[in-house]
Amino acid sequence: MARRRSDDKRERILQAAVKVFAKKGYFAARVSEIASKAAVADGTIYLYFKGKEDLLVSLFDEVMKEHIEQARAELALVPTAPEKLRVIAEHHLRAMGQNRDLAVVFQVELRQSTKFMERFTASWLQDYFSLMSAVIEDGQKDGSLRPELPRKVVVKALFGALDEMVTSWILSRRDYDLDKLAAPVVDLFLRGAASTGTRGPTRRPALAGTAS
Amino acid sequence: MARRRSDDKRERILQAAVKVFAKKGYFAARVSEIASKAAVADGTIYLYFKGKEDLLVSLFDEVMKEHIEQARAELALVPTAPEKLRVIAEHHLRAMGQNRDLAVVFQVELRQSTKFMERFTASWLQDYFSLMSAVIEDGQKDGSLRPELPRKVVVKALFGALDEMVTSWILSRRDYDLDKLAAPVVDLFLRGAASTGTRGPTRRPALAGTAS
Amino acid sequence: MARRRSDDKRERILQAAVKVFAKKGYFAARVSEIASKAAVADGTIYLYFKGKEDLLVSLFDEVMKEHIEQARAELALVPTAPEKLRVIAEHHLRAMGQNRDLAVVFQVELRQSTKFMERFTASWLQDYFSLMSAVIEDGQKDGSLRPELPRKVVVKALFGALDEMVTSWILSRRDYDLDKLAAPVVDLFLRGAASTGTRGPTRRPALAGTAS
Amino acid sequence: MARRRSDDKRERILQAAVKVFAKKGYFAARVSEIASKAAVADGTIYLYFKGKEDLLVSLFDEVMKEHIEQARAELALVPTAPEKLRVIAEHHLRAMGQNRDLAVVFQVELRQSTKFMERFTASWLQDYFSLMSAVIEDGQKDGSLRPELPRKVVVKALFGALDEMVTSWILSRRDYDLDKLAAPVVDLFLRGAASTGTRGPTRRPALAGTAS
DNA sequence: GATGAATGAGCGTTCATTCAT
DNA sequence: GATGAATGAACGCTCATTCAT
Repeated sequence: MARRRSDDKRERILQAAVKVFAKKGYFAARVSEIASKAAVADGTIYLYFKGKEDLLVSLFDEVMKEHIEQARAELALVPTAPEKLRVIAEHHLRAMGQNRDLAVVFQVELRQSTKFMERFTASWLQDYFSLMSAVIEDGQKDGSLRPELPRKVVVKALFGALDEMVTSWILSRRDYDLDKLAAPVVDLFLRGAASTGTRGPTRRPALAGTAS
Repeated sequence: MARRRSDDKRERILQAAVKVFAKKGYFAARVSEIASKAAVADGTIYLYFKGKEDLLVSLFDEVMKEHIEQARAELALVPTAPEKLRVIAEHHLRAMGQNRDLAVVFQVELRQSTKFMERFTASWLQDYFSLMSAVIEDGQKDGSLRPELPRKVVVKALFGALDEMVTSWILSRRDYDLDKLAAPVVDLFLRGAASTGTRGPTRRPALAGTAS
Repeated sequence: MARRRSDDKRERILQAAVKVFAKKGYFAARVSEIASKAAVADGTIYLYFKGKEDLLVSLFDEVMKEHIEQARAELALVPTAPEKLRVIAEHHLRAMGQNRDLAVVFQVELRQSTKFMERFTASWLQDYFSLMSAVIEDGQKDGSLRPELPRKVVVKALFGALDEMVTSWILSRRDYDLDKLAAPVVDLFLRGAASTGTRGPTRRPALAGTAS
Repeated sequence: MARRRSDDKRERILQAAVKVFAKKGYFAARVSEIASKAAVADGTIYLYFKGKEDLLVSLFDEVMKEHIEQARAELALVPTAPEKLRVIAEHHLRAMGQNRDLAVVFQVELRQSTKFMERFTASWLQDYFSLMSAVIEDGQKDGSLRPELPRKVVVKALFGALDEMVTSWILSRRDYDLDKLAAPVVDLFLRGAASTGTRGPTRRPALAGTAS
C-alpha cells in the first residue's frame, strides 16, 4: 500500500508518545515533550492526530490490530483447543514482554478512566475476547474442555490471569522473562490447582466427612 | 451543629470522594465538587486530608484494611485450602459487588499511574497476596493442592481472574450479581478447564492428526 | 495606670508579631504562627486587634510613641541645635540598633505599600519630622545652622541618612554597633563633606584648568 | 499581527507591570491585570518571564543597568568630585522624577522583603554604591573632600538623603519638580548644615560654656 | 474571655490547542 | 505541509477571619 512520505512522522510521534506516556503517565505527559522527542513541532502532532487523547486511542488500535492478526495466524498452526490456548498465552505474554514501555501504556495508562476502558472494551478487546471464546467453544465441542463451564467466565479468567502476569511484571523490579510464565499459567488453567482425587471445591478429604 | 472536629465529616468526605471519583475519574474530579457533595467547605477537606491525592490513598487504605481483616476472620471458619480459596473469592466479589462506585475507584481510578500502583502494590495489596499465598502453601503441604505449581503464579492467576470479573462487571451495563461468579471461578481454578483424561496442554489425542 | 490582667497577652502577641514579621515578612507571616508563638489561640488575636494589618499599625504606633517621647525628653537636656541633632541621631540609631527584629519591621515590613507608608507618614512620622524641623528652625534662628537652607530638605536629608544607616545595618551580615555611626553622620551633616576652602560644588579653583 | 516573538510584547508587559505594581502594590497586583493592560494573554507573560516575581526583578535589573550606564557617562563629563556628586544627585532625582509609577516601584514595591532587598543590594545597588564610593575616594585624594570621613558612611548618607527625597516626593500630593532638590541637597551635603565658624558638633557657642 | 474548627474567596500558573506565517 | 508563538480556560490549595461552644 502506498504510504505518504511523511508517514514516518506519524510513526515517530506514536513511538515518542509510548515512551513519554510510559514514563510520565498520560495526564502528566506533555504534548510538547512528545513533539520534541519525535523531533517535530508541537503543532505538527495535530496534523496527524486529533489531540492528546487520540494518540492513546491510535496507539491501542494499531497495536491491538497487529496483535490480533498475529494471534490469529499463529492459532491456525496448531490443531487442538488446549494448544491454541497455550499459543494465545505465549503470544500475549511475549508481545507485552518485548516492550516494557508499551506494556506500561497498555496495563496502566489505557485504564485511566471508565470512558477509555469502555471504548477499548467495545472495540479491539471485544475481538480479542471473541478470539479466545471461539477457542474455548471449539474445545468444549470436541471434548477437550469441560463443556459445563460458562464460557464467558473461562475467557475472563484466562485473560485476567494473563493480564495480572503482565501488570505484576511491570511493577516488579526484577527483570524476568515474562513469556516463561505462559507454560505454568496454561497448565494451571487447564488442569486446575487441585491435586487429582481431591479436585473441586466441594470435595473434601474423607476425614472431614460430616462437614457440609 | 457542633463545632467539634471529627463528627462524621471525615466519613462524609470520603463517601463523597468515592462518588465523584467514580463518576468523573480522579483527574477530572473537582475538590470543590467533593466538598459540596459532602456538605463541607472546600477548605475543610484539608483539615482531614493532605490533598486530593490523599483522599484516594486514604480510601484505599481504609477499605483494604477492613477487607483483609474480614477475609482473615472468614478464613478461620473453614478448614481446607480449597474451601478457603472459595471464601476468598466470595469475599472479594461480594465486597466489590456491593458498591459499584467503590468498585470503579478500585478497578479504575486507583490504577491511574505506575506511581499509585507501586504504592498500593507495596502496601495492602502485598498483604492480600500474602494471605492468598499462605492458603496456597497450606494446601500444597496437606496435599489438597498440586505442590509442583509455582505459588506466585497461582496467586496472581487467582487474583487476576477475580480482578477481571470485577472490571468486567463494572464495564458491563447488565446488572448481574457479581458474587455469583465465585463458584464457577473457583471451580475452574481448582479443577481446570480441561476435561478429565485430556488434561494438560502437552497431551494430545493420539490420533490428533485430523483435528482442526 | 491600672492594666487589665490580660494586657500581658496583648504584649505577648505584639512581641510574637515582631518576630514573625521580621522572619517571614508581613505577607508571608501567618496569623496562626503569631498566635502559636504568643501561646494564644488564633481567635484570641482578634480580641485584641482588628486583624493582621492592625498588628503592624499598633506596633508602629506604640514604638513610635515611646520613641518620640524619649527623644523629646533627651532633647530637653541639651541646649544647642547641633547637640540636639546629635541626640536625635544617637537616639534613632540606638533605638533601632537594640532590636534587630524590630528594626527589620520598621525598615522593611512597614514599607510594604504606599497605603501603609502614607498612613505612617501622616501620623507619628509627621511628629518625628516636626521634632527635627523645630530643632533645625531653632538652630537657624540662633545662628548655629545656616539659615538659607530649606528646612524641609535638611530634615529629610538627615532622616534619610539615618534611615539608610539602619537599613544598611540590617542587610549587612556583620554585627557592628549601629549607634557608633551617630558621630560621623552628624559630623558630616553639620560640617559637610567638602574640605574647608574648597567647599561648595560651585566654587572651583580659579585656575581650574589643571585640576584632575 | 506578526506571530513572531519579541515584538514589543516584552516591553509592553514590563510597562504594564510598572503601572499595576505602582497602583496596587506587588502582592495585590494581579498577573491577569498586567496581562490585560499589556494586551496579551495571561499565559504570554510566562513566555517572557519566569513568573510574577521575575517581573519585578527584571524591572529592577533593566532600569538600574541603564541608570548606572548613563550616570557613568555623565560623570565622565565633569572633572571634580564635588561636581560629580552633583551630577549623581541630579541624575538620581531626574531619573526617578520622570516616571512616578516607576519611582513607586523602586521606592516601595522593591522593598517588600529582606529577601528582595538583599538580592538587590547584592547586585546593581552594589554597583551604584561603588560608583559613588569611587567619586568620594577621588575627592578625598585630591583634597576636595575631607579625607577623615569614613567613606562608607559618606556614601550611605548621600544615598539615604537622595532616597528620602524620592520617597517623600512620591508620598506627597504636591507635584513639585524632584530634580530641583539636587542643588540644595548637594549644597547641604558638601558644606554642611552648620554656619561657618560654629561648624562641628563638638563646638558650641561660647555662651553655652558650662553645658556638658 | 478564650478557643480552634470551620469557612470560602481568591489567584498564579500550566499546557492542549490554534493559526498566521 | 510544517512551524511555534500565542492563547486563555481551568483549579488545587491557603489562610485571615468568624463564631458556637
